[in-house]
Amino acid sequence: MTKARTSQKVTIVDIAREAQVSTSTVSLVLRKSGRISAETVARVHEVIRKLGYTYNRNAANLRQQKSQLIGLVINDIRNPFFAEVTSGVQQALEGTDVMFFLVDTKDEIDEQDRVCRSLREFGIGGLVIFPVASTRKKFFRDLTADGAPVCVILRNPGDPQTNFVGPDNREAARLATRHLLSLGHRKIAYLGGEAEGQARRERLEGYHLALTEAAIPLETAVDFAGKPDRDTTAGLVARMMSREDPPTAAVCHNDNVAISAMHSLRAIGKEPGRDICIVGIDGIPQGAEVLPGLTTVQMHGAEIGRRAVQLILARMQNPGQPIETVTLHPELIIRGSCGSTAQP
Amino acid sequence: MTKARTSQKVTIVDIAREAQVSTSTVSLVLRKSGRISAETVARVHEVIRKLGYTYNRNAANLRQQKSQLIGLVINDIRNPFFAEVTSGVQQALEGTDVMFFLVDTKDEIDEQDRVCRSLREFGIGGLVIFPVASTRKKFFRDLTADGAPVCVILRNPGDPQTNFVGPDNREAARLATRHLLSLGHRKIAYLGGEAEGQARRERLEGYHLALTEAAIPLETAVDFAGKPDRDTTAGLVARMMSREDPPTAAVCHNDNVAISAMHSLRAIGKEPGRDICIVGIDGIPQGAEVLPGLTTVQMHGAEIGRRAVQLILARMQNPGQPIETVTLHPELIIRGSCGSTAQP
DNA sequence: TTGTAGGCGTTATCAT
DNA sequence: ATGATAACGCCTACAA
Repeated sequence: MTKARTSQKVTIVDIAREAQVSTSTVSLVLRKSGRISAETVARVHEVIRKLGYTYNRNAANLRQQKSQLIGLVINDIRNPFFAEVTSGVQQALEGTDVMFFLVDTKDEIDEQDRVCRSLREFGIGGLVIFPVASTRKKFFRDLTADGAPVCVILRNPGDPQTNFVGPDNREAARLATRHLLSLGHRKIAYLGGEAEGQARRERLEGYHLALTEAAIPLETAVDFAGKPDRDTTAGLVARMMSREDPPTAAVCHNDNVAISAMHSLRAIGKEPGRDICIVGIDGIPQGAEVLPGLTTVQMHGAEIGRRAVQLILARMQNPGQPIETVTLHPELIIRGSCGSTAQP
Repeated sequence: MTKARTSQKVTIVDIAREAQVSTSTVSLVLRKSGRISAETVARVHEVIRKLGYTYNRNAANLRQQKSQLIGLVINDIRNPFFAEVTSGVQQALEGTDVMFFLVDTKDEIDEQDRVCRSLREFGIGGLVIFPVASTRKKFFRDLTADGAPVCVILRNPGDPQTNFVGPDNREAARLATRHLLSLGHRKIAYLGGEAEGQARRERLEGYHLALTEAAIPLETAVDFAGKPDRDTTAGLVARMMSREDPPTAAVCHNDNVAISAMHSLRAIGKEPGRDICIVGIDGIPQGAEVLPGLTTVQMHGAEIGRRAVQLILARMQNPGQPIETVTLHPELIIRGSCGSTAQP
């Protein structure tokens, strides 16, 4: 041993020396090129094991000008719906050696700028993003600019240049409303959602559509907007129930709102599923845990994450793919909050 | 412009040329060394903006032999308690330029091996890990081997060589049990938790301790083990309530079990908070959303994530720090599931 | 205060 | 089927 190696990390150079081959050979073996003789491959692997070598992706990424990394930009991981999406991302990445960064925008546009810049510095090879509401189209173009595939989820920028995966919001609310109509309800409210939100606009549309289809005049429709937190929702519920002719059922903007609403209703002596019927939208697991179980529309959060990643991975291998818009169709899940016979 | 630059990425070399300085100057500016004249700094920044430069952390990491990356290894992000932990990690990382990888072990030791190896290839500078139950001590030593600080959370390996942040499980169950005792209960069960789990052992200990302190013979104590899913819990509840002298209250292994238990109790005609009292452990937000509200013991999930990261960051700057064990003290949160006057 | 030059570990190109 | 060698973009002595 002529060189005094001071307990450094072992690199392919070390492997090459010990295995009596060149670094290129080692590299070829590592990347399973297939054009190295079986016995050399075996010997190299032997040495790798003996020396405890760890592949250095930083070096590889630098050299190859690309990386096995993607970014997942969301709002808040504590929101169970995003936990579902994140879980779907995980699943789609399983078996690949691609890892992902999870970053949180807190729905602030400056944060979104910051984290996206940060992700670019790390040289991500792909990005899945739930954009802040006020995001401008230019932003998506800039993201796409450096070549890495981008997939927007849930909030459709409506830009033919960007990939998108999301649920059909209109259809979801329509399904929910129809379900209530089929149960005989005629005074149905729409509860919750940020006043200016795109999702709310789309869902409201579906709600109106269902009413119209049932020949119910839109004059009788009524909706209440508000942040999806518990206190705000309690206020909306109070307003809703103190109308002179209160609704007998409500489509809630999402499951969290629905759960809070059920809570608030009980607090004022109305039993959800009996005195008033509630339908949520999202399909988070917690909907199955409350009592009565929440009838809701499954938006397939995990599937959205999976599809987005599949789309990204496909483009990482073949950048030539055409732009896609994937719309996932929602599904009604009947539990007890509409007083149906379904249990619980 | 003598060199034809073929729409390549812009590097510090480009910046240096354009700003009429050397690359080291640019580097110094980027790293805010402070020893570059204000006007040079301004000029460099100007050019950076003009050329649209993006810092390449891969290159920097490779050169510096370290990275601004940490790994967060957990079980399942859909578990709201881990969502809390993850959120705490996010928060602690805010303002630094450190990013994190989120990986999922599914509580399988092979997966844990795989993901940790993968993280090493990416050259993470720190690791926060919720280890799979069957993890051996050697595993932690190996993790620490390549120099990056490691912080184990929630499951204490009891190894003086590894940093640990976690709650006091024994104290948590003791608090829960004491609360029920103070309400006059004498027949209290312990419900749920994987039979061989460490957390269960510790919590059971606290439960027993509280009973003993109240001079209640341990012969009357009774516990039911089982996976924390809804069906299993329903079975446990059924067994519990069909005893000849059923308990009047139960300490649940965690909040999910508690929520499922409340569900199951109602299904057999027992009203939680009236016919039987329930206390959970964890303090996930969902406990506040059920009805009656879940009395529980707050384990400070987010704080655990924050502390773990703080510990990691401190060591990334100063590797010499001594090993720490941080124990977070649990806190009783009284809601309605024990029928107390607290609302709801 | 700023410049020069070598190297971090890997891969790609071109030989052999 | 292998080997030699020059990058990839940045940082850090060391020099000036």
